[in-house]
Amino acid sequence: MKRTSLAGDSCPVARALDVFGDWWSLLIIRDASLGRRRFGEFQASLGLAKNILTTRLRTLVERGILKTVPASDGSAYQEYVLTPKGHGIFPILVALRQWTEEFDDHPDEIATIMVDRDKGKPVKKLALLSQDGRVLGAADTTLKPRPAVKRARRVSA
Amino acid sequence: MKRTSLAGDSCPVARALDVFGDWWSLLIIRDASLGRRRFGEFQASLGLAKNILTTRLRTLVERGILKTVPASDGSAYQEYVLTPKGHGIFPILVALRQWTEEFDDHPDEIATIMVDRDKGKPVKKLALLSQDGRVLGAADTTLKPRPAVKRARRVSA
DNA sequence: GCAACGAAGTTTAATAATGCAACCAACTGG
DNA sequence: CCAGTTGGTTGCATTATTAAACTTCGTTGC
Repeated sequence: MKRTSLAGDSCPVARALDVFGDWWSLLIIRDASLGRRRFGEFQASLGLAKNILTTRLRTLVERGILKTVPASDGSAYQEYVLTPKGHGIFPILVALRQWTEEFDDHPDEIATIMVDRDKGKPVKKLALLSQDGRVLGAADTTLKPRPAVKRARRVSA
Repeated sequence: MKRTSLAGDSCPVARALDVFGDWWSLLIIRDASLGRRRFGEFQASLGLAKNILTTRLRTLVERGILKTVPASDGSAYQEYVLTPKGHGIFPILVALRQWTEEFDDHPDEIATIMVDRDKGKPVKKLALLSQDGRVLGAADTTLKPRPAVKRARRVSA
């Protein structure tokens, strides 16, 4: 099948999908952000074949989304927890959730809502803001070529 | 192989992935949101096999993400444009983009930045806010069971 | 300390999804 | 009406996914 890799693509959306855009990775990340840590927990929750889970966990670790930590309950097994890079995926999960909440044809089948821990009230919708605070829709944005990186003034001496 | 469908899942993240979570759909949606409309444009931009593009466009239309419109340049061909449901995916694309901008190991390979059309300045990061305006991180949120829907008071007479 | 059990993987074989390339039909331009 | 383009289909090879059996430990129970 030779799934064409997007790793070298210059589009940041494609680059993100190349890292965790396959069928299971985002669900594993979702589970991890819900606090699941053990191989068996993921397997029971997702119902995917164990070999697939093995390879997914491995590549997510390789790519710095997850890391393995020695134990936690004292047993000699390992657990999988999100790295900062992995925690950074949280807004993507929120965006996916909110899209479903707004557009799903059967919203009654959605089991949970996201609330803020303090007040217990539903969170607001993600908003894209300009630097002066206006709310932006897709039509209010454009893409510009990325400006050249500031080069370090002098590498040595 | 029977790729396990997530359509009946109660998790809104899984439900979204079931709609456009495959390898190409989000990239097609990205292209559509950049203004590409023609079969040939998508094919040239994405470099995917034409049969795959055919099936993807068809399912995206079936699912209400895209719709076909008769022409635009007068020719008798059809074009594919986003529905409101499709435009609603925009925040997800932004979230993916911003994740790459923040965490990619080779940010120098990113070609474009998103700016607001008016001022030409980079947009701010998507923020998740509570109803009283606090910025929430993943740890500041919880999931609650969805409250029962308000039932229509009386269906007939 | 030894047997049974379970958790975490690996291996294997069958099957479904994907990719590639060639083919086809309709439309366009002259 | 003929050549080229657009949009799409069909077949075949390749790869991913799955389920189930098997391995390899660690963890009890005794």
